[in-house]
Amino acid sequence: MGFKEHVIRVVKQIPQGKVTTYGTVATLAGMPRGGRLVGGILHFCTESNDLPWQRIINREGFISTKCLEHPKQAQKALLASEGIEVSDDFTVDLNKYGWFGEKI
DNA sequence: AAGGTGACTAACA
DNA sequence: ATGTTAGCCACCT
Repeated sequence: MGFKEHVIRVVKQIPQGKVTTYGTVATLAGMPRGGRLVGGILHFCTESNDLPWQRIINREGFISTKCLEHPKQAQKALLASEGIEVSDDFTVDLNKYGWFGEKI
């Protein structure tokens, strides 16, 4: 089992209507500086494992997706469908919607 | 098979 | 205070 499984497990624990950061997921998965891996893993395994990739954003609350296959607008729509307000700049208020895994 | 890249973060200068 | 460097592991070429 690699880091991937840990990340998947953590991501699946994110409550609906909340968002978290790559750093948080990496930390909960046991790698404080594995943020990059989180992004990479989500990029490859998001649909294979049915992960809510839209709930993961960078530490600034900004949607970092630069892949055309995972467009920001799609992520924004998904977040909006969960009741999360996303700014026109694709930014989410972490102080309001941020989740830091206190319930794990 | 080996090397490079990646949706990031934190620590150091 | 800001700018730069280092680090993480899995997937792709």
